[in-house]
Amino acid sequence: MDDDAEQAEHAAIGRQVGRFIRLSERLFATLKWSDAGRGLERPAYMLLSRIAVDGPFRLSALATDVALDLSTVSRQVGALETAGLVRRATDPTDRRASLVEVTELGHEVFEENRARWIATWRELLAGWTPEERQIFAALFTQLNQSLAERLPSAEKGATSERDAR
Amino acid sequence: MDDDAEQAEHAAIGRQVGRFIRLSERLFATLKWSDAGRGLERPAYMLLSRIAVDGPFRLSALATDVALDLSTVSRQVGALETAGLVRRATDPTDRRASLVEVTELGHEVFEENRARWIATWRELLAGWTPEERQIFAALFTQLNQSLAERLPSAEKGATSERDAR
DNA sequence: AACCGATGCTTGTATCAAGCAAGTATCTGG
DNA sequence: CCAGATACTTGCTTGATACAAGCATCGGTT
Repeated sequence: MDDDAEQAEHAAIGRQVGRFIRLSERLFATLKWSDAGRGLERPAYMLLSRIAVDGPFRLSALATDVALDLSTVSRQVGALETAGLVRRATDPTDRRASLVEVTELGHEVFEENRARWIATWRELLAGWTPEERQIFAALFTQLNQSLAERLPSAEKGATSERDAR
Repeated sequence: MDDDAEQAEHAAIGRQVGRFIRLSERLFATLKWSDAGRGLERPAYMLLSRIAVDGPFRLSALATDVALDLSTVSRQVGALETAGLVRRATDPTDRRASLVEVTELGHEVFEENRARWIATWRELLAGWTPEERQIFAALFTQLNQSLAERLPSAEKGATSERDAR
């Protein structure tokens, strides 16, 4: 019997998720992350923020982290580099690899955009109670984790290929 | 003081959102909605489900509803029509407009994919308590509402243009 | 009834993200 | 030192989307 209610909940969540993805895309697009001409598009900003927050990254590590194809990351990082927001240094321990790190400018731009992003959320969640925000964040985090685990090839070193098509 | 905690919450939510979008895209891509060859891509499925659930739609109404450009909807619906999943009938009250409705086949395919989608969520939320699911769904719904309201041009008839760039 | 601006949709065009596949350089274990 | 693996790059294709221009139709005005 519970199954019915459960089904309904899953359906509801699934529905909201679909809607949410679309709306967020729109949101991202409208913000455009552009400010003083140093605009960033969504994927670029996401990569930049990963790099800015969690130190130098290898491209492959980045790709795994954000669940993007390495080629895509390569190009995006290339764009960031061209824009002067990140710098690539050859990994001393492995000359095939590069370590990507943010530049001074990159940090600046990141902070700018981060501030705008946070402000947007402040606006969106204006009516929420702190508890709601906390719970939501926690559940969301949990969900992302499940999601990441479920994604084929999301985890690299660990239990690598298994049901990977 | 609270501002700091609040800031952190918004930041956390913002971060999770970014990650979530990416992961969901991946998830959608891997599911591919394909089954017996009647595969649907994400946008197509989303439109189909809107049409299937909330009866016949005008293209423009659909576009507003899902926050997509009319041209995009036009093409997507065209694809759905070609696939035999929806049917377009000229609106008797206005011959410029079409009403899009699902066909028999469309309903079938929708149900199939819906089942798979729900199953996926059942999997993802396996460890959640019913309360968590409910709360999450509720908050998510609320968030989507704010999001929709905030989006420029999301609401048509109402308070149309205002701060629209 | 003819006209004109608004509305609903379609189609052309451009952009961009993303994946896959093939290629190059480097590394590592035998 | 070679062979296979690994890190990344580049070429190519696909798909989603927006914007702009165009066409048909509608509704109100004269």
